[in-house]
Amino acid sequence: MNQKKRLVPGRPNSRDSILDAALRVTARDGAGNLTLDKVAVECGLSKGGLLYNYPSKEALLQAMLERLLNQHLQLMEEEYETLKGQPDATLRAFLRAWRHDEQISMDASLAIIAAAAQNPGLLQPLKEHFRDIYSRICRESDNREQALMIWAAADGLLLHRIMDVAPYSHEDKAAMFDAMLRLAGDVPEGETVA
Amino acid sequence: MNQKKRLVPGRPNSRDSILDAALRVTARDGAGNLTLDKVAVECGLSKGGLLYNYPSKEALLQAMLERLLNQHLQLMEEEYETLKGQPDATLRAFLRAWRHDEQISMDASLAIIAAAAQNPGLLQPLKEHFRDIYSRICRESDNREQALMIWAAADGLLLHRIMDVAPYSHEDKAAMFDAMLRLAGDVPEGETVA
DNA sequence: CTGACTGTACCAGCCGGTCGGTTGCCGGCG
DNA sequence: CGCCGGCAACCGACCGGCTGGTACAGTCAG
Repeated sequence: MNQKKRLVPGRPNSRDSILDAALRVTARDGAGNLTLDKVAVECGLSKGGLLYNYPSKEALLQAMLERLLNQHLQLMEEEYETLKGQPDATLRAFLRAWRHDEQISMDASLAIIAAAAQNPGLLQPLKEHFRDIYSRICRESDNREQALMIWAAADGLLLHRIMDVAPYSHEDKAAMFDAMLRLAGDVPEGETVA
Repeated sequence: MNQKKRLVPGRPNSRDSILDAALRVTARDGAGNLTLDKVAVECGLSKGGLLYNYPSKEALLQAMLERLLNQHLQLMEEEYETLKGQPDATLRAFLRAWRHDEQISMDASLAIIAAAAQNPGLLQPLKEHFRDIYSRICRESDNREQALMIWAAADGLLLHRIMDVAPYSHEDKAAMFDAMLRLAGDVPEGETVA
């Protein structure tokens, strides 16, 4: 009846598009209204098909979280490579990663909220991720409180965005990121501090 | 059969205890698992009694949000009175208010998450609150980006706490708040900057 | 033929909300 | 004083729709 995907021999392709669909539903209807039926419809799949790929809602949420965490982690590590050895390398990598992939950061937050709403226990991996970043930031900085504050500020901007309560413009937000990077000792190429 | 309240002539008392119960359920089970039945049990009321006080789940969520918003606003304005006219008065009042009522900040975040999960539209009043604070902070500061960053950092700490992913100790958190206050030009009585 | 995958009918439990009581307090009235 | 009617607060059985999950009969590439 409706068009199908059938692009692949193996199984690798549906799973990602399911996660994308889940993200879209979450963004549209709110984390508390994420249902398997909606996800199935959203990605043009039957519910059975969905549950074949992810045997339960919890598995789906876990996969959402895991994928986004990995994406962000990879982005961050790429930045980190160029900064290794410099002061506040992790913090600066973290900021840069978020600054230039707004989409991932948005998706990640949605996934996090959806997971937390369903079952707070799902946030365990996230917790470990945070602990890891935290200890790296502390270790690399000789101004611990300030570094941690900058880190928190990035998450605050994220919170505003998830809740859709941010009262500032994109330019303001970019300016804040710049201020944060500068405070962290980062001069984002070709810029001079006045 | 079971004990009753019957403390009051009018009607004013149940409503608050219902909101408290709703907050406890949210904290225990996650925002997505907040149900009217659970709230009713939690506050020792029947479902009918609950719905007598708040005619729908949405009304309840709205009331949660409203009460917490008002509490925080009042705390903030009290601090603001002592700072009026000084630079960054709003920002500093905001930080002080949150720093010394952790309970309200925690409850507020839970209420916000619960409301957002159910129906993102409920966040409208919150949005206006944010817009208000934002414009005040901008107006009062001669270092706009920094002031906004500090503000965002406070919300970031809050996010960590809601999600229960904060990897730092209470002392670290207090130290961060102090660093933020200091950056905002606030010297919290009897302290000297080194 | 096979096995990875899909579509659909169905189910049991839960959830928000309704509704017809019941309880206990109060003021009035003879 | 005792009885009555009214009323706010509350109770809990019930309902219909939705949700997560299952069963199973296909479908199609290799």
